[in-house]
Amino acid sequence: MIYTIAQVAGKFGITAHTLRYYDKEGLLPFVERSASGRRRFKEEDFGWLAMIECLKTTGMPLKRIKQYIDWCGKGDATLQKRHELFLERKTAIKQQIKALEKALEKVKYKCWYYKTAVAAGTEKIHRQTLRKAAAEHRKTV
Amino acid sequence: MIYTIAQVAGKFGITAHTLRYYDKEGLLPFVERSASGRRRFKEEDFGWLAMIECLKTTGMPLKRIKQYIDWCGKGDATLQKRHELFLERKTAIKQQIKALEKALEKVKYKCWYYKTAVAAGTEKIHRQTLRKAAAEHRKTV
DNA sequence: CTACAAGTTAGAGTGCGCTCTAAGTCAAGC
DNA sequence: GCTTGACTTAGAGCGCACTCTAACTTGTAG
Repeated sequence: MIYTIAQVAGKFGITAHTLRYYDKEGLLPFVERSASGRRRFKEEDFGWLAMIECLKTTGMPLKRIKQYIDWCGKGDATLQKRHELFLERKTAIKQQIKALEKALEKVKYKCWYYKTAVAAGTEKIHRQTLRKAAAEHRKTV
Repeated sequence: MIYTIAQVAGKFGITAHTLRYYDKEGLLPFVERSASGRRRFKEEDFGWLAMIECLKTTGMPLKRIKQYIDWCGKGDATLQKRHELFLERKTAIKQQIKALEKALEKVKYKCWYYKTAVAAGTEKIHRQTLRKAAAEHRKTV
């Protein structure tokens, strides 16, 4: 089965423009072309696209993703580098998750803070009255 | 205690340039000035800066962070909006964590994949030989 | 055969978040 | 009093990841 650029774009929730941009940047060397020059995406290409999507999620710049794809094309000589890349990414993702969890706690506190304020009709409720409750809440949340 | 822009920048791991940029964008209306126009950061400002840092971590654009800070300056009339903002952010963060956890699983698999390949000296090890082991591994990881 | 929808390219434009420069002012130590 | 280094501003520049345009070609339905 062969897919057009628009179909693939739809499948991955991006635009055809973006896919062409990725191709121009060297991220899609695996995509073949028809005689007239149109891109012919195959199912086996979806694995690559999913990997690009995955690495983008982790905040990796396109240049480094391209580098990884280039390494893949160079065979066993680059195995060590590719291994190191994923080890580094693993650490980075764990850090990102930790940072987000920390942010989530702060945001949860603010949710409670504003919920109570909205109920009271004023932010003043958090001046003296509920100092103890706030401290209490901070412990549990 | 009063802090210079350089001290605050150091404390938050950013540059003084960036702090001035945030000020120019309206993110630091709470920072007072000396008679000669120098910024005089106080300890109470650090809470605001920590909140900006927190929201930035969650990928919120500076314009929306500014909007929140503006709302804070408008008193109780904006309590509902601020509450909604943090509820929305809570959902967004949870989604981001989920996406990162999914990416982490893929990356972990690749770590294993390349570790084995490096040990074997070739990626071919993943062609036929270890198909079963790979399937097995995918279940546990 | 024609019309048109969808593909192609090169290259310009956009928005974001800095990042830096130039020219000038100010505060503290010698 | 003078030097030095840190501060101030306006504004230019940068890198990233798109995003769009113009001009053109191609494939398909009527």
